[in-house]
Amino acid sequence: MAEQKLSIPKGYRKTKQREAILKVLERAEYPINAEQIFMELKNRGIEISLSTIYRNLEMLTKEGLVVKSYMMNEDKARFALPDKKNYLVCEKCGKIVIIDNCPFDKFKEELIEVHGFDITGHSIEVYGVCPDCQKKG
Amino acid sequence: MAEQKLSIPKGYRKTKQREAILKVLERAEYPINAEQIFMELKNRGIEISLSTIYRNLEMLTKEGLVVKSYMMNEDKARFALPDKKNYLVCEKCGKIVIIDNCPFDKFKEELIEVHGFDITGHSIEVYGVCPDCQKKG
DNA sequence: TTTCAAATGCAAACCATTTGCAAAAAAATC
DNA sequence: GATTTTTTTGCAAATGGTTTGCATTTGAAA
Repeated sequence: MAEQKLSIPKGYRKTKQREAILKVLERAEYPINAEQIFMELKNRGIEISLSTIYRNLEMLTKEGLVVKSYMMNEDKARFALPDKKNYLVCEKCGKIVIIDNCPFDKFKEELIEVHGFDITGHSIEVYGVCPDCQKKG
Repeated sequence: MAEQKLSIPKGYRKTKQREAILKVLERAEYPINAEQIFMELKNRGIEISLSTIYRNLEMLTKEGLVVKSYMMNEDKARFALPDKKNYLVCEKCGKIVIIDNCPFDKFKEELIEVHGFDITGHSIEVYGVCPDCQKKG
């Protein structure tokens, strides 16, 4: 998984908080929530407030740079770069693995044909048990 | 889409509220939220409280009879029978269309092979523009 | 019919997220 | 580079969907 490079969209100012949030999202290996971004930045000694994080996440989502999603049995929103929006979740340990080369396109055509929708995006979440947890039990 | 018949799981009592909730979920054509269930029952003259609805939805979800999901740009959870968990959403008018015969199985094998997960479930959300909205421009 | 655990309703509590507003920081203008 | 203008931030308070405590009601077993 190559680390995708993000930049602040046109029309928005460059602030250290904004840049720090983008960096965390770039480095994240899977969708993370606002609190996690907050803690990550705190650990790096970067001062920021939760409301700033929320406001920026909203902006980035609206601009299409970031995708918001919810996971089973979780009440908080997670955010990730678009290339990390399809993933597998282990029901036992919670491990998250991104689906690269999402095979969605293979049946996209079929969906268009059957329902007539002009498809602009999708999100796939798959649950199961990861190899490690299979061994353990 | 055949209307799937639900019954109260073993070990739980039969109450009029519980049965009413199940009936609403059976008849729903796509995932609905707690408030919608509440209004639907109120319209039918059935007395029930929101907390009872939430408690039952939690139970049904835990028992696997119902699937919880979140939609883009919405802050409320939706619930539906498992056969209605994969759907298309129109970005313009909000129309929701269930994906029958989900083509997921076609690439399930591929996912198992690549990631080694023992897959137990999945959820697919597709965004786009429905035929009606395409005509309108 | 009695008994007892489960289910309900209500109001209060929770908690992730949003919002109002004044202060701080960017970018634009002079 | 100083000044002006507009955006962004932080804080605290508000919001709103969801959860919870508790007294009461109800279902079903005895």
